[in-house]
Amino acid sequence: MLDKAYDAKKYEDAIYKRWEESDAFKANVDSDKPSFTISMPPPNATGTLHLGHAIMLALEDILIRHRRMKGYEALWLPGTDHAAIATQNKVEKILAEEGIDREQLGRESFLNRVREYVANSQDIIRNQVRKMGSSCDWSRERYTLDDDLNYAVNEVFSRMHKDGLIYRGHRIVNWCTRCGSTLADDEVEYVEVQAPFYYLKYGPVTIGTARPETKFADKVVIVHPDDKRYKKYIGKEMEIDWIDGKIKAKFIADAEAADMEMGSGAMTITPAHSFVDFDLAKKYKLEVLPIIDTEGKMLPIAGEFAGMDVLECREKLVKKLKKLGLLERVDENYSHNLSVCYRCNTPVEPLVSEQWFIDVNKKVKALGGKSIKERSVEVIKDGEIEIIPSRFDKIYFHWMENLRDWCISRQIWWGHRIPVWYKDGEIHVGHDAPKGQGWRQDDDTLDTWFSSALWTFSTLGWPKETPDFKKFHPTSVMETGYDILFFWVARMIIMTTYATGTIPFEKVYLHGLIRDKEGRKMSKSLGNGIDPIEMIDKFGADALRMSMVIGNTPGNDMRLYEEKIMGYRNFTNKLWNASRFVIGIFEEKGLPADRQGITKAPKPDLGKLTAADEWILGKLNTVISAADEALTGFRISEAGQLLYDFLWNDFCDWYLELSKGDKQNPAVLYHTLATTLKLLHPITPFVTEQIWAELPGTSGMLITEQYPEPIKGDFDAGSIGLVIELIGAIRRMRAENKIEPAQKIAVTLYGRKDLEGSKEDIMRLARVSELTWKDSGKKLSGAAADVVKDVQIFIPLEGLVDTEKEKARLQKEIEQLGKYIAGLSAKLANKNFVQNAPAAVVEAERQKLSEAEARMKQMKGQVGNL
RNA sequence: GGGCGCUUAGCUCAGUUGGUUAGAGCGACUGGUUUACACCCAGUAGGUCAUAGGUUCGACUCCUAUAGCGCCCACCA
Repeated sequence: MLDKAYDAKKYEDAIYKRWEESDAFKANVDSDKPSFTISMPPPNATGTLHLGHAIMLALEDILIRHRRMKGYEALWLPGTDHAAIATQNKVEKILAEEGIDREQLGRESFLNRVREYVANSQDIIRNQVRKMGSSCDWSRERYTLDDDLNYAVNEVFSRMHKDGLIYRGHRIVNWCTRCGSTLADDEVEYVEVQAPFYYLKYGPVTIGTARPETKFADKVVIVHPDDKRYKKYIGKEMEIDWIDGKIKAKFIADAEAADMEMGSGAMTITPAHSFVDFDLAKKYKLEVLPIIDTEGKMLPIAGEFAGMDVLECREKLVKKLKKLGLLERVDENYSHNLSVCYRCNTPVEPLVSEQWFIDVNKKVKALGGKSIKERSVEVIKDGEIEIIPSRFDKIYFHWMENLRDWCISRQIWWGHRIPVWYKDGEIHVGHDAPKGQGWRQDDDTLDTWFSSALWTFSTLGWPKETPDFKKFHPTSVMETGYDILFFWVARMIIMTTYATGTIPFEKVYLHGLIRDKEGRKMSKSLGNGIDPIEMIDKFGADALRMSMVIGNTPGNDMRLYEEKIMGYRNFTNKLWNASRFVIGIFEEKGLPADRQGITKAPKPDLGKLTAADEWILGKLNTVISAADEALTGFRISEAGQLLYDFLWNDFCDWYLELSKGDKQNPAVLYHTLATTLKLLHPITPFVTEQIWAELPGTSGMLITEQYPEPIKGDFDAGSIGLVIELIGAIRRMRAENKIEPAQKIAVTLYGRKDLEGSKEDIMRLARVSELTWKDSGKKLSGAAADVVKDVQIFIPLEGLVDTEKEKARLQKEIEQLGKYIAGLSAKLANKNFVQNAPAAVVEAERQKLSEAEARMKQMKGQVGNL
């Protein structure tokens, strides 16, 4: 006998172990089934699992389990990401607590510390991924720093270099002075800050700046060619007073760069520390003089300020400018966007440096004569890859079309070493150092997204034409958060189309972010984060999965809180108890004979069907198709909702209640329960698997069962449908007339005497002591009265029923019904409607009208009867 | 500055290509140990689907404005 309440904690770990040890998660590369592949977005090999991972695991596991049961060779490939900067920062922080920095430790010792940290973290994550019930293929687990993945990285780098897509250049880059490294454009975040804004006198013009300390070497003034104020200066060079005495400044007119409306309409440019100015300097072949170094300190060009931090210099320089009479005024609370590092929030310093870049505009043969950008846009435009929801197409196009060359070299230690060696001005690019003495490998590492961009294929053995690669690539779905659409999804498309000539995945499913009850982002500092592992401990993994998946639609954020998870814990318990009840019946009455036939045959022998049997089988057939279609169409929430409703409202509230009489049909109970378990298995794998094990007569594990298909046959849902409505009406009448639940009542029904077989059911479920059922009869006075379809209901309770109140209630309903009928009649009287609407719609409206009119007639009759 | 999303019952959210008398869970209220479940059962109340126009026979659903909230991108000399 099952326990009275389902205790997830008692079963989940053991079930997972059984699944894993049975190799149920393992994909067979030699199978001739069609493949269905998901590459798990690799969690960072730092820290622990959070809700972002949890929702990703829940959604992917549901898809994988569904397709696996549907007969696909399903591969869900797990792994972890070395997360270059994030991991290095984390370990640096730990070291800082010990009072050490990485330079003290040296590169190799530092890397060993990181490896140690990562190994520990990976263990934690692996366990937590298991806790969620993830049915991923652990035999194929990968890590971005595995040797073969590193090989793939070097291979792609070499090929791109050979194709001229990767080049080394002296260009302006985003520089984080704390990380001591470059950042990609999208790794820069912006925070709004209030800061003083300075207006400086620069010869005959006024220039505005928030960063006076970058202005030491400004020697060019840009104005608009049509600007009357400055026309006379254009093309001229003049001597002006500046920070360290007189300098020569040149005036250039540029219609695109200068805006007459903005500020004074004139600006100086700082080529070495501004992206816009760098491009201008290139355009006009101007000198690029660095002012600030890679530690955020002033260079000798700053004279007396050399060696100072940027902020210190700013403060002191402003004083000097004031003294020199060059400071016109200061806006103390100017609000502007400060660019900061997305990993450590340190202000980003744009500066010029020699780095490796990927050229996004160069057309190459490997992409059919197209550029990276063009091909990456094309695969979405042509529908080779579908993004769900599709509104992200536009966002993707905008990003891709405006993409600038991607800076891929990082000056941190943790990551893939750039596969380039130097010797006396010679350069070698490849997998290994060339033979001979004196070659030195590039000190830098690659942007972490470079290797994760290869994830769908590097994990399958590429560049070797492995059986895995051939069978499982391109992958089927990339399911991930929309917040990494650019970082990762876009870059996978870029790199995969180039390296493999194929797309990385057919669909991109973007889930939203999980927020707290107030809609705030969950964060450590707010302390509002929900720990998935704690929730699993409390409510079970199934409940957590459901709570994240139902009511959640792609691309939209959702709020999560304990009460919600508790609600789905209640659902798992409901399922458990329904099963407990059914199993109890089998224990009492014996199992149906042909259980294999019952759970597998397209047309099982279910014995003689009662009206209730027909009803539930019809509902079951409908929910099978609907849930399957919903999951196939990635409408996961809808599938969950459908099954929730079916189990609770149809199966438990009605079918099981109707089965409490003498009319139990063990075959139908067995079939319906077994089928429901299968349908729910992708969503709530643990509880269904446990019940499957407890259900007598099953063999093997539920995870390996096939997804159900509707059974053959037409089932009459109408008869019990009407009985259900009658029971509902009687219950309502009882409640409205405040009849004590314990008090049994007598009921008289007129009409549909053919349903008399359900008399016992009505009596039991509506608490009726005496039921008189006739085809017709005379009116009853002193009774409560109602009507359902063509059945009149009377509860003759002299004294207990307030006849006037009853009349008023019926009158109110008649009034509403009248309005409804009027609306329908008007609609059908409208020629345009009848002409233009589809015939089926018109017919449906006619049907509604005639039903409403029939009911109206009955209602009126009932009023008269009172 | 450009773009996107959201606005549906007190709260959290569904609502597939326009055709339901607009749904769910939680909460509220009334009442219940009816041989699986109080992590339960029965019943009730509660919404002019943000606002204003428009298209259509018909709009929660499509279009245009407006407002509030949120997000993304760009950028400010």
